[in-house]
Amino acid sequence: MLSERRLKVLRAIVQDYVGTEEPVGSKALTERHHLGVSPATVRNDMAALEDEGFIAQPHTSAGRIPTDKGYRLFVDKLAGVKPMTAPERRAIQNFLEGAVDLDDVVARTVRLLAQLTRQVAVVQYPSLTRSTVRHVELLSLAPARVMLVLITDTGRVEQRMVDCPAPFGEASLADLRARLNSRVAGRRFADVPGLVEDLPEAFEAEDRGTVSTVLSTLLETLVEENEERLMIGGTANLTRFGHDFPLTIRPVLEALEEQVVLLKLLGEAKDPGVTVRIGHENAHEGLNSTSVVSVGYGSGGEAVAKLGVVGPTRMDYPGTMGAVRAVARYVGQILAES
Amino acid sequence: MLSERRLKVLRAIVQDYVGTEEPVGSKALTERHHLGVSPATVRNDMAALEDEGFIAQPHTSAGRIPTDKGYRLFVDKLAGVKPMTAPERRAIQNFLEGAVDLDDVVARTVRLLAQLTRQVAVVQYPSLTRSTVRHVELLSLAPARVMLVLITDTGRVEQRMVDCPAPFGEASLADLRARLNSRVAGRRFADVPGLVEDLPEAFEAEDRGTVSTVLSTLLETLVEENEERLMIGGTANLTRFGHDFPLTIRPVLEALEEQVVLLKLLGEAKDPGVTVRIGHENAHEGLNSTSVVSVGYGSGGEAVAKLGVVGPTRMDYPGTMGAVRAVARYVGQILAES
DNA sequence: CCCTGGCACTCACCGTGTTCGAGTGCCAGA
DNA sequence: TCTGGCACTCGAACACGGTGAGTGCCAGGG
Repeated sequence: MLSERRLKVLRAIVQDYVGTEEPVGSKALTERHHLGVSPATVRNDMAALEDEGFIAQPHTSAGRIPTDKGYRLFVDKLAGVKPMTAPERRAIQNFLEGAVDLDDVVARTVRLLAQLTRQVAVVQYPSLTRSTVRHVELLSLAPARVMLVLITDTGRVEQRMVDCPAPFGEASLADLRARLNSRVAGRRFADVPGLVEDLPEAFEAEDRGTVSTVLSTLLETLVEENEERLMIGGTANLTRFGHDFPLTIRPVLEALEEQVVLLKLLGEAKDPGVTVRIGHENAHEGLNSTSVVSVGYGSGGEAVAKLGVVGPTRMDYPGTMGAVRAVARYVGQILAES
Repeated sequence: MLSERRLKVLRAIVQDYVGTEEPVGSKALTERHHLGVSPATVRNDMAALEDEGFIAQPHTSAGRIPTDKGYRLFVDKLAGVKPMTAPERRAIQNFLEGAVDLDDVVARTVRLLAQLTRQVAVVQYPSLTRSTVRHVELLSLAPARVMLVLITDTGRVEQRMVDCPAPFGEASLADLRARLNSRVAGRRFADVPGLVEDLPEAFEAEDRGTVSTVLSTLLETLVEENEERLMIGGTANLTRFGHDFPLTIRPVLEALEEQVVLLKLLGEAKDPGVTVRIGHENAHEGLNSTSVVSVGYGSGGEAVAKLGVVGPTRMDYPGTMGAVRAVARYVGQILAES
């Protein structure tokens, strides 16, 4: 196990490197942090830390920089989550409060996160599968064509066209609408399938086909995972990434355009608290030199979606984690109110 | 006026520079294009072109590169629009045909444009103000709370919460819904205000306040310009931009995040055909070294929105213009079908 | 046993100097 | 009006040496 002082040295290295973006040497360390020991001692500690794989030198006779493993230890053991200051909290609240609809909430959240952390922000729309149905609306657009509109408790609206196997009268449609809503309104998505399976039996034979079609479209909409949307922002912050640009930034931009990748990235975080994935811990290759800080948010006690930021492994973890956590909380509040 | 040959020289310079990304000299020109004259002659022509401001040298004793003015002349007089090949057309059609809803159409269009042109693609959602109302739905969520859902002929759905001044019964709501739809369904947004202004008079005094509130919310939704959304993609292509990265790319990324800027950018293109704005012709400062190629698209003969690409001024104009035009056509078809 | 100061070594970085060559402008002649 | 020739310019590429931050190792002291 590493001694107390060595951990201190590691912490100092991480902090300095995050600040200056340059490999940090033994002398500078002893000067900037009052460690109370000489550079030579620190050198020995650094050698030990390097043996353990927590730090590395970009080339011989240069300072050390933290490895992914070093950052991991740092966030796990050496650093807490830096809470937001009171003015920051107020700013967050003010910024989010003006939102008028769900799109706006998400858009504002993205902007806010990007500004606070000065990194790339990713916000997932409240997921369908965990929310509840507020209302289902059916509109007759043509004799054999129905538009299905699903409204969720998070304010999200999904619509689908349904081509019916047979013409469907207004009366039957109204009937179906009423029965459907009385059964599913306020219920959780997961419960809906069981609640509607016997619905076709209540209708005339000629309408049953259509009813089944509508229902299966509804269930499809509920389940459809690939409809999980998300919004990203703050990509301009990528320019603060590093020196060797095209090579570093390109794969990141590419990864950010793949919604699938991002959803998986956010989805992997199972923790109830803030989750941090550092460098190679990210499955996607293009994100090997980035860290992802994510957390779930939701209107009630339960998380309905995730949000987070993507930035260089060399990032201010405590600050970023604090910002992400705070934003998630306030977004949850806003969603609960609306 | 410039002689025939000088125009040829300009064209050759543009083509070479676009291809190689390097200043082009007189010798290389005569070799790669069979101009039939010697380098010295070309040099004289180049000097003349430079005097006129069509080309410039990055530094003395280097080759020439086209100026914005040079590109302008090139697209206006020297180059046509390169039509897509048959396989390309088929690919476009295939790619767009699988779309299931409006979001999907737009998302696919963005991807397609970005891939075809290898640049940043921007697609505006079909604009509300030019489309027609398909249906207005009113849902009672609480005694004094109504959700207004507006469905357009382009498949777009907008929803708004309305807090009523007084409780509003189901019967009145159904009445309002019926009257509203019989008046506005199928009508153009611009006509709606005139069609509904006397509606409150048909209701009991106690409901008039609520009806007015609902109507004004509807009108707000129709007019609301800032709700014009758009989707962008292909930002990874920015990495192919140039050498001096952070400085070039940063303002572009920032501009791309400002929806307002982009909407204005697309909106400026009034031409019925493909519009090209080159370098400093773009109002926004961050886009001074980019060109925007845009065009309107729509389901009928009329354009309901714009789409386009943003790339370096050094781009393949004929090819890009061809791709943009072709994609716009096919998207129009898809919208008309759905 | 751990810390310290000293010392030799390594190597990226920086400024300088030099060469190389693509490209130019100009001019006289066809 | 075009062409070949010629001197000139100036950035890119390379080599070179000095500088300094940083290292590893070692012997001595608390």
